[in-house]
Amino acid sequence: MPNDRDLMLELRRHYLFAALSQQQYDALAPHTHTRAFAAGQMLFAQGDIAQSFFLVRRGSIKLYRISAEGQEKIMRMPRAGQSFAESVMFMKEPRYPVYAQGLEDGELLAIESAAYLDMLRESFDTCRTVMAQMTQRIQAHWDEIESLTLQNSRYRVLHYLLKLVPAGAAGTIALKLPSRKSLIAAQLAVTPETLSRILHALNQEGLIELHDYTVRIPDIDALQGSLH
Amino acid sequence: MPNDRDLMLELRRHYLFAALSQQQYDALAPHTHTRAFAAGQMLFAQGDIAQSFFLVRRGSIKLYRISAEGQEKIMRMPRAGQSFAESVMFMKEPRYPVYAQGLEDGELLAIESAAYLDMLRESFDTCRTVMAQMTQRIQAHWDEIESLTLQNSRYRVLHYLLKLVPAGAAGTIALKLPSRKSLIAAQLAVTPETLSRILHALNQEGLIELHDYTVRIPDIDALQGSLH
DNA sequence: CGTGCCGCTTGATCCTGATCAAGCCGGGAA
DNA sequence: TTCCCGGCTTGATCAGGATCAAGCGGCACG
Repeated sequence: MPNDRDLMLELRRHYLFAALSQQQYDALAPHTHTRAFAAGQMLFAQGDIAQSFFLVRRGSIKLYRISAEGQEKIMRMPRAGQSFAESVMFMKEPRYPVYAQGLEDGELLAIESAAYLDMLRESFDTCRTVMAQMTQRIQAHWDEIESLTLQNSRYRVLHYLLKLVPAGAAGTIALKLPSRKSLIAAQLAVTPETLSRILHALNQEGLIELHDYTVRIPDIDALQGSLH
Repeated sequence: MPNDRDLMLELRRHYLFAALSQQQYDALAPHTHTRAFAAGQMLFAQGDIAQSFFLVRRGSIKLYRISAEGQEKIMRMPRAGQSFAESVMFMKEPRYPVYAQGLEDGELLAIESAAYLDMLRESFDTCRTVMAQMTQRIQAHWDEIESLTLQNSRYRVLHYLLKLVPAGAAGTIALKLPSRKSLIAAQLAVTPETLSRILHALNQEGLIELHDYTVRIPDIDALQGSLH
């Protein structure tokens, strides 16, 4: 079990806490709780009243929505070190806009929104980083909406693969898919069958080499080029 | 031409300026410029460096993206009293994420981002309203992504119509479509043909009565109910 | 008063990706 | 070892909506 010092070092690495003074940190501490979760466990449902936001310490979570017919769209899959639901904090009637479910066993830190909000008041720097982060989120949403409406599924898969390659990489690279293929499909808003077929096609075309969960990209530029 | 006093009253009605002190307002004034625009006029392109954000005073604007094949998706259509591009302000390398083009002749106010940003530093209240607004935007994006991926085009049209009816209205209501049908189609990510067919179908089913740009809804609850 | 243009509608056809169905394979339990 | 079971693949079919094409009516302009 990590002690307070470990926890603090973890928090310091996160944008929501990096700019806090020791005082502010101490004031916040009593309003945070670690909580273990299991794979498959529901953490909260869409529409639940939100009193906390969360930081994933171990494991991973899926945030998703469900249509009337029961199909689910994964919005994000935050993993260790990432936070979620922090933007809900500022709503008048704060309700979670998604379902949250454990993906692998793990542990998260729940921070009471009210406490954090009080603290924001004292630190403009923190305000600024929070706003910058929200902006980034908004930007990512524009991009996602564009790619969902303006592009076909092949494009979305290609785009997803290219986002997986580390910045600055060139030429050949091998990478591992970060989750089950059916989850990736749900994120890209396609069926598992379609994802499978597209990956197969890319394989045939020599753009990727696929073995289980490892994808080798012989020529990143070629893959990039095949986007249009 | 409106004078400074009129302009100030206009600004006061907007969330980005409502919480400002007179001092802050005065400091900001030299960094704002009114600018007329014509229907069809390009205001900025996606990728342009952003030094300002905008408040529409008269007329309307369309914010959109274009796919490789040239089809466009309208993201928003801000009109008088609404602002746009304000969230770009917080990005490290601030570039507009959309194209902006005049829809009807009008006039807008450009506010230099740097000046506003400096001013935010002094007012936590303003920070808070800005953050609340961003949150709302994020929330709207989740909703849009859901409706684009989890629902079919008929649902999206129904949903659009229902958003047009004023809150609290019940029973029968008549309303006017706020823009050309082809623009509405571009916003809903369908073709004009499809929109036309869906409206026709709703007409046949007695859920709406359509004459040119006026839509009469005999029973709002019935329309609501036909969502699922 | 034609003429052409534009926005909208309507019909016919096509294509992408979903759905349905079957089989494969690897891992865990009896 | 055998038997499931769940995740993935592969094939066949289906359907929602895009595309292509034609026609209509209003309106601006010569």
